[in-house]
Amino acid sequence: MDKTYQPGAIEQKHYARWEREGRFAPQGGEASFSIAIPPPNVTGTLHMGHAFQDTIMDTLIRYQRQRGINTLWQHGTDHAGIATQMVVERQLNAAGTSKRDLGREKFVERVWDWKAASGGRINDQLRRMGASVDWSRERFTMDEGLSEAVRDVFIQLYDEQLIYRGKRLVNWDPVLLTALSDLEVLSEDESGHLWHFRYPLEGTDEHLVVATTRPETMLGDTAVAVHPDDERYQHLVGKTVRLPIADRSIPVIADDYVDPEFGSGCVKITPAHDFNDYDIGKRHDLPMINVLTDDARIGADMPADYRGLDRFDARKQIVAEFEQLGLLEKIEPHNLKVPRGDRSGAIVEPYLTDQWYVRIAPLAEPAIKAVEDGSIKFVPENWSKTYFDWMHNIQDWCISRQLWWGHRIPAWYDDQGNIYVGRDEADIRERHKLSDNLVLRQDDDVLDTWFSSALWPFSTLGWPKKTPELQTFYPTSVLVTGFDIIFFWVARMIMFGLKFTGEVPFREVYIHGLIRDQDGQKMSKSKGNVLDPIDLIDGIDLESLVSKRTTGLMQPHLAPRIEKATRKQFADGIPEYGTDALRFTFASLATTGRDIRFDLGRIEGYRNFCNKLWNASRFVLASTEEKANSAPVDDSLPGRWIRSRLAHTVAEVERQFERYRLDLAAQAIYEFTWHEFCDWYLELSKVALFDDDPDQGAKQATMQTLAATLEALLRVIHPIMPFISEEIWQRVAVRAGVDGDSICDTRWPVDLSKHVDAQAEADMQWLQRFVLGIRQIRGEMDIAPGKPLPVVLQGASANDLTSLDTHEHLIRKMANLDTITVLDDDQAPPPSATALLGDMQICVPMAGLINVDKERERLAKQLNKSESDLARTQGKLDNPSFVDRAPAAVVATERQRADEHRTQIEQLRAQLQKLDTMVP
RNA sequence: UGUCCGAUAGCUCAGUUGGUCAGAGCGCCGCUCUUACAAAGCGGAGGUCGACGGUUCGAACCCGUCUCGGACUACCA
Repeated sequence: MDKTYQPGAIEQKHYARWEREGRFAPQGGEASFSIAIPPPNVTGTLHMGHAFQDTIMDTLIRYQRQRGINTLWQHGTDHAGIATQMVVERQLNAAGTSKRDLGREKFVERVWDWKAASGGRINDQLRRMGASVDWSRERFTMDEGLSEAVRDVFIQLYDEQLIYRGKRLVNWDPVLLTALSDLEVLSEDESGHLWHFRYPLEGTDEHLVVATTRPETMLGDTAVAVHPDDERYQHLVGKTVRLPIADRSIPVIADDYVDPEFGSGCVKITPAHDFNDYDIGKRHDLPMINVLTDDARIGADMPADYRGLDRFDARKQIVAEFEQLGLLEKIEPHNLKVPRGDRSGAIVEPYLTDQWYVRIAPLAEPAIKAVEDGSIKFVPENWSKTYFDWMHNIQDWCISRQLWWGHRIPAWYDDQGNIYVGRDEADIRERHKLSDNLVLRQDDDVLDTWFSSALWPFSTLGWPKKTPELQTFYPTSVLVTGFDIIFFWVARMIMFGLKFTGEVPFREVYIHGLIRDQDGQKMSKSKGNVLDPIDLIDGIDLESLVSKRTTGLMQPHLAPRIEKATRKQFADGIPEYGTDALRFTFASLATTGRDIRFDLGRIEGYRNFCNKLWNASRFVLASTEEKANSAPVDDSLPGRWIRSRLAHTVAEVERQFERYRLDLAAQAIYEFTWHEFCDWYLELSKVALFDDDPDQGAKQATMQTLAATLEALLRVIHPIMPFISEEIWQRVAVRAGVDGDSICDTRWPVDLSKHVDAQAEADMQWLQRFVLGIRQIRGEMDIAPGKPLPVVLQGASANDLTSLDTHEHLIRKMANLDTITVLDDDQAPPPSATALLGDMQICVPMAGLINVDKERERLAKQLNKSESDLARTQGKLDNPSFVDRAPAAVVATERQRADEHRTQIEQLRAQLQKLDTMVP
């Protein structure tokens, strides 16, 4: 083995072999465990969020697989309608052509080509992460099988009148020229203006003042509304105003939607361009006048001066015209929420169109109940509130998109506009007994990507066919995802899962936090703070990192600032940390439901942890024999102790995995590996291994314990760090007498409880305290670790003496001692620095080693601590109501604690006194 | 607008039936190249657990109020 850990040298070969050998396919017992991957965009690349999420899922999957559970991690990718279409469109535009030039069929072909060309990238990156997905079952949302599931679902919902087509106001993206669902619209605070317009009252010289943030929509006003109780305007209700420019008469109506306090208390009503106005229009049976074209220009039936103008140019011109007409009252600055398409960034326009909708309330009801009754549990639980909030106020879901890439809506129209829904044209003709010469035209629209995503947990398993996979792995065990798609995806899977399978799609929803940068900022290309997981694995030089972060920016002017920040933070680029270190970092940071600041210090620390494990393994390999020896059971204290600690650790890791506390599992592993196995056991083992006059039996037994402990530890580490554990396991397994081809399916260590050994732990604690006492003196007196120290013991009990007798060789080695002298009670120790172990004093004679003042200071500090500890404890005991009302066990513990402190104080005082008698 | 989350060591964070719970890692300060590991070893310093009340024998933990962050959601034209 190399002297230092080199992740690049070991990782990929193991993955290739695992995949070749089909180790990720389901296998194992009756019980099953399954996770459906949140399908990444087929043409996307792996970002930190994916890497984090994949680490969590892979850890859970590998753990269950090792436990002998029949395990499936269902992989696949999403066609990601808008996102993918946009990428290909951009390519076409760059090549001087366009989607319209190509036509629908050719364009869709181009997208498939792009998918074929780039769709493998995310998969390769998943492999780099060590993700043990079952590649043989990979699916794509536009596969034939999944598409069939989509059609079936659409048809059934339509037949049950849970899908309908209707003309309503939708969120319209005038750049992408498609409808969007509410969820795809992001509203941001932006500063704008409030324009106050005068609308002349017909038949008088008076006018009403209306305030608007969108002057251009006034062309579509069909009423002015006031509050019914607003005394200022009551007399005007029922009158009409003359709408300037448009030159139409519109009524003044009363509606209690109007807030009399805001603006002038009069609201212009534009039902075709505002959601609230739309509702008011419905209530008052107002006409709906569409002002805009689909690309947000003023429409053909608008006043001639405005036709074809962009909406913002029209706005300027309308304001100018009002001013000219003397009808502009005033302009105020005003902050408002501006709705933008989440993909295009364009300001979304409420727009009247024909779209397809899912009638959602009947589906939501059972989905709410499933979470209420615990059929589905959120982890952490409080996310269920977010879920309920949305579900209780859920709106019908607009599912049609005016795109070409996606599942085409399985609806056809005849010349009369009748709608026929079915699998295909033939199916429809048959179902509706249509004559062959009736011309049918399929709906041009495709379905919202999330429609197919909603079926993911069962469509990937073969639904609507009743496949064995569906039988075995549905419902899936847990969904691992981010809070950002609870509405987009989680809720819809629950609704559709219940509707079409009669069962929940998953039993638990583990919601993880967002990966942010070291300052808590969201990672984004435009901020230039994105970290690529692959760069953390392989490392990257500064120049490449800078160029990666500054090319392809939407706002190129940000490049210099990004470059500067990057050069400052990564002066030496990013070193190679390896997948295992990255995964361990993610696991360590995976506290539930909290965003994560990704700190490079952490990954470096865990890379060092890998190195520690690596070197410990080198030691074990160098110290043991190539084949497991048939040693007697290792009944030495270190052997019994490390087995006991391992048993505790395994139990703890299991417990934490079960409750998704990967951070605590990782911590338990780290603590055991570094601070128990390496710091103590390996050092203790050297006594038996390197003794000049070795007890061969003990030596063999120690070798066996070394190999066996490391081997078991590797199995516990494997779910989080699959590569390094496999690499070492391949070498160490045979020394531990364990068979198998790969650690992947070597069983999790089960039931080590028989190794729990309280006596060994107590004895070991005595030994550790002894050694720590010496080390503390050595450390604080700045005595070189290499210098052996003489030690004198006083006040040793019979137990102490027995322990000393048994473990002297261990203590001598761990504390680097020279002589150990036991004094009788009547013998006085020489002037010394002292450590206390129960009633025993461990004295290091001063003779040239110890500085009296320093020792006095050191003891005084300890005394101080003990005194304040005693004061606190005694304070409790002096409180009658504590003694009365606290449980007896608690009181007893406090009493004992007080006694211990008193003894300690007594001894420290005596020790200090002795120092005082000395000449400094 | 409503909901939710967070505030613990210089930094990033654990602390889930309230009874050594005041912790870990990194960073920092000493001493060491001791035969697996300087990506290391050994020792050390460092916090009135955001503020104020309350419940309790006992509160980082439970309740209330407040301050400061953050997220989601709705919205006044």
